[in-house]
Amino acid sequence: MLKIGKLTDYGVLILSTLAEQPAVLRQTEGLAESTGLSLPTTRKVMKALTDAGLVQAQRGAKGGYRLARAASMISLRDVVEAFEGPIALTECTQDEHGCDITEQCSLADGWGGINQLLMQMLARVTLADVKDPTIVDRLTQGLMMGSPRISLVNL
Amino acid sequence: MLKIGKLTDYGVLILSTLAEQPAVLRQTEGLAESTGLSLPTTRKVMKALTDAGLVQAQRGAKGGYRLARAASMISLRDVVEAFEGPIALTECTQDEHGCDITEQCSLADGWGGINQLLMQMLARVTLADVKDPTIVDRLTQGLMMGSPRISLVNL
DNA sequence: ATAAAGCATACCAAGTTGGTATTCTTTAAT
DNA sequence: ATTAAAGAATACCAACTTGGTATGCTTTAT
Ligand code: SF4
Ligand code: SF4
Repeated sequence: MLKIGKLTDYGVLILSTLAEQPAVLRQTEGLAESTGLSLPTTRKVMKALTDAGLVQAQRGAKGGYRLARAASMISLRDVVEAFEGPIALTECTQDEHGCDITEQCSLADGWGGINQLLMQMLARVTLADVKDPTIVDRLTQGLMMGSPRISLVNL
Repeated sequence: MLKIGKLTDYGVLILSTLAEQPAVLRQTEGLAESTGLSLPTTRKVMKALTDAGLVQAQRGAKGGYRLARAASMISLRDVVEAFEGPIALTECTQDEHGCDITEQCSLADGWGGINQLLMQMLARVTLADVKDPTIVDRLTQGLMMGSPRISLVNL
């Protein structure tokens, strides 16, 4: 179904909740309540976000989580990669691994291109935009701006 | 890892093989050889392609498969949907289903937008392009052309 | 010292995926 | 009509992934 994992989805939701008050520490329990997620699941999500360096954890009493950097500096690509690893639509996209039939296949470049575009799309949407109803338009605009060649290389 | 299924990948490969000689009937065995896939797997792929109406099957002796329409009229989106169903990055993207916490979540529109862009990308790459090394550029160009509003609605 | 928090680990049930095998049906060629 | 070459249909299975839960440990403000 070409879908992202639920945990990834939850991650974005929680992050966007944190983005509402970037300064304050939010506890797991409160986040679970705000989002409607169960507590254990929320824990799991928070751990992944912490490991990926997207949130800062403050341990001990009066602890909690807060965004590790500005909402506009956290993209959907960051979140997706935090939960699902590198974005690679096909096996061959990732570090020259290649699949069993790479020799007979001439599509690696094609998929690679799609993959880069997809990453570019995700990289352009940040926590600051994700609720904005005009992102679709802005994204389309965004993709037409900037030199594709260069940004593709730098992804 | 946000990847497409292997069967989907194989489907594209086989279709692109068929696209080389659109007129001739190719048998399963020959296709398996050309692509390096095992025979049973090839069968499975062919069945899915047939069900989706992307190839025409001719049964009986001297039978085989051929593209059901011009290569330029078969997009990656068609293939992906044939194997994995509707493209829906999140649960809520699909026919108002919504997930358990849809009420607390304000991201449905955002994901919906990304999803539409993704579909648009896949829809623009056809079997005729997929081996073309310049597709990335052409795709970027393509996305900037045409009125996004209208094409998004019609997807 | 204590309680409030996060951290780490381990586990499990369910679903999905890739892959294989077997048997049936259609049809061109003879 | 017979035969053989094809595809169609079905069923099955092992491995992996995913979402979700439970339990116990560590840190730290008070
Ligand atoms: S080499 Fe071809 S078949 Fe293998 S993963 Fe890449 S695109 Fe798919
Ligand atoms: S409603 Fe929110 S949490 Fe639920 S599937 Fe959609 S985006 Fe994800």
